[in-house]
Amino acid sequence: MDIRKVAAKARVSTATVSRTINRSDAVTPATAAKVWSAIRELNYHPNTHARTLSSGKSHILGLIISDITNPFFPDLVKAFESIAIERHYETIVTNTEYNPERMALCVHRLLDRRVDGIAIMTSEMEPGLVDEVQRAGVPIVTLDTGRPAKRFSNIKVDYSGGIRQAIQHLVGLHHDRLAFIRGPQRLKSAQVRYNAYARVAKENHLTTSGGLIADGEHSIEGGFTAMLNLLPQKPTAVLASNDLSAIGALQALHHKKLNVPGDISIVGFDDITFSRHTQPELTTVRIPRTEVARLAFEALMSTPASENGKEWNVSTELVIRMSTGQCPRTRS
Amino acid sequence: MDIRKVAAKARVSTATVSRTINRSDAVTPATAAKVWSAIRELNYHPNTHARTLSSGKSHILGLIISDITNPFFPDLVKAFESIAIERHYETIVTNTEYNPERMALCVHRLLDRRVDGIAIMTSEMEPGLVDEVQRAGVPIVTLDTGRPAKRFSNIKVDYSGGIRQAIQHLVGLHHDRLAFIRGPQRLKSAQVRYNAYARVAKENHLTTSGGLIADGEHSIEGGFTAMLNLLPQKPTAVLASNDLSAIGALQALHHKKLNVPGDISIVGFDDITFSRHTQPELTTVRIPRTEVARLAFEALMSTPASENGKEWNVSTELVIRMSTGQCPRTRS
DNA sequence: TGCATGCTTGTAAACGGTTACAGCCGGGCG
DNA sequence: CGCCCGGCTGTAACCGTTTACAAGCATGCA
Repeated sequence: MDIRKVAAKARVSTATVSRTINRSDAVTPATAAKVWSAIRELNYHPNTHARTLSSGKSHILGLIISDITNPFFPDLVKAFESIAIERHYETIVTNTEYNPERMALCVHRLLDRRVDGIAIMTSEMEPGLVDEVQRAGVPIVTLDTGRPAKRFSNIKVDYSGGIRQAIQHLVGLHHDRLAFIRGPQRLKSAQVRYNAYARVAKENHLTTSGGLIADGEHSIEGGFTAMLNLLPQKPTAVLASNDLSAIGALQALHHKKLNVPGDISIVGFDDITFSRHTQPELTTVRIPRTEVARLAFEALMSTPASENGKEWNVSTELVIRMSTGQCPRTRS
Repeated sequence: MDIRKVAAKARVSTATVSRTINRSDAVTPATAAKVWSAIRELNYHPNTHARTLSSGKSHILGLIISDITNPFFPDLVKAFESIAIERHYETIVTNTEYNPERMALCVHRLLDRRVDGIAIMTSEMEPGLVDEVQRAGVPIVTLDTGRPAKRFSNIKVDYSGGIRQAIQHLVGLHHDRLAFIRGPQRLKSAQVRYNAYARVAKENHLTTSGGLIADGEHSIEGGFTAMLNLLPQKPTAVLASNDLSAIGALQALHHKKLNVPGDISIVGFDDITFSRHTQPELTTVRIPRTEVARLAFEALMSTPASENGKEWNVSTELVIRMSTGQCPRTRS
């Protein structure tokens, strides 16, 4: 079942069938009608590979994330896919596993498939890679990585703003010993969050020294032990670099029979789905992942041929739930 | 950069280049070496679409799930993808959102992309669809749906066995009022689990009547209210159709200041990652998702051309953690 | 009436591979 | 020495579209 059969049945040329399918306005409504009915009768579906071959557009987008198993990503992936489908694009999702080599592999696989654009939603990046994609003429959009350039856009999440919102919230509750559970410092986004904490804490005249900083590896287990390490320093509130480590911290406190927020307040970052279901529900800084996905798609679409990409900003939002409250000391 | 350039550079014909790339043993090692070095020097990457067009194999697999946001799926998807990559297949993941119409859409999209196989890991299915895939000559593998047929395999999870393991565990702890939180009965897998509960409970001479069954919608919220509804019937233990609703039940009990497993025992189903992190850690029946993914891939690979598919069985495993304990009545 | 003009449609050459078939060449055997 | 055979390589058709270019046709205007 190919375009020739349709052409024969509709008594037109293959060119006309092609034009009809592609909704070229050069086709007379009457002719188009004939063609469509032939298409329907034969249940014809154009071969996308042939299309790609001759048109040069694959209508496939690549989406690179670090790990679909990380609760940060499913929402993002889902949003991206559904926007893509709506606009008749297929998407191939690949996981880097936080590994730069695998990242390179992902990019090459996508390039091999002649994708029309690549969204890289994770930061581990080998230097030459972006160049390679650019040379291939494929638009690219990243999350928090680098400055816009030829066919290269970047989405910039306002982590600092988020951290500031969180700290101000806590300061408003009279907390004065703010600890921070860091993420892996090889990740750009974790670095930025940590730096923002250090800066904003200083702005508010809060100490950040004396063991108020622990490494949580962005995981539940990591958050758990980080919290345990923090405890001797008597923080009145703890900021975590992501929700997973905040959840670990919550568990550590529960384990130690400490009350949240009675004894200590906890703030997460990301607002993964599950943070609405922790005990107590987690106060956290939301990254609007649906928005990020939308912008990523938009960036790819609006960066044709040889145009320069731009920077797209997205801001965070503090979601106040039950894990934060008045500083116990000032309450008495 | 196409195969002709490579052929020219290596001073051979395009046929020889093609054969070399495809590792045909008709090529002399000396010739192959020349070709490979030309390929490397030119940084040549074959155009997969052209390949697909002329060979008929796209080396793309379709993976249909209901919702990547459901914690059951990320592991499965990840496992499937990494096996696929290893064998040089790309995979396109699509979400049905539990909606048969969208399922049809997913299948058609995949068929349009000329995938080499479709794994359907969710059960909502319109009758004609499988036929359509079969007519297209594409192998298909499903999870718990239908009997093997032409190019059609099925993976059968032993839900009954899982439920039996759970019930026997609870009976061993002297529980005698076992409640069940059902999933949506339009989902095959939820039906099967419920039926297994009813059957095995009967086998063990346990009542299932008198409000011991509630609907949990397979969600945390649903589990929460289901548990609340169950409470007046004084169950000593509750089986949930999936972990999400078990987690909801846990929260409801916490909310009511009841102790798990002191006052009541809870068992989940699936063993999603998070069930290791609940308060208390959830006893649950594990579905080995990595294994399912592996079998799905294998099934697709081993069902060429016009062969009949087969049935692949996978068994569950009871993971005993902290949410189950002696029945309180018998303990006193 | 004749011709330029503007639409619509058709012809055929790409797009970049795979593969059936044919051709070439050297070695072994009668 | 001639022939057959088998192994390696090349030629060219084909996979199913898109699209530049050409052609046909009606219309309007001089």
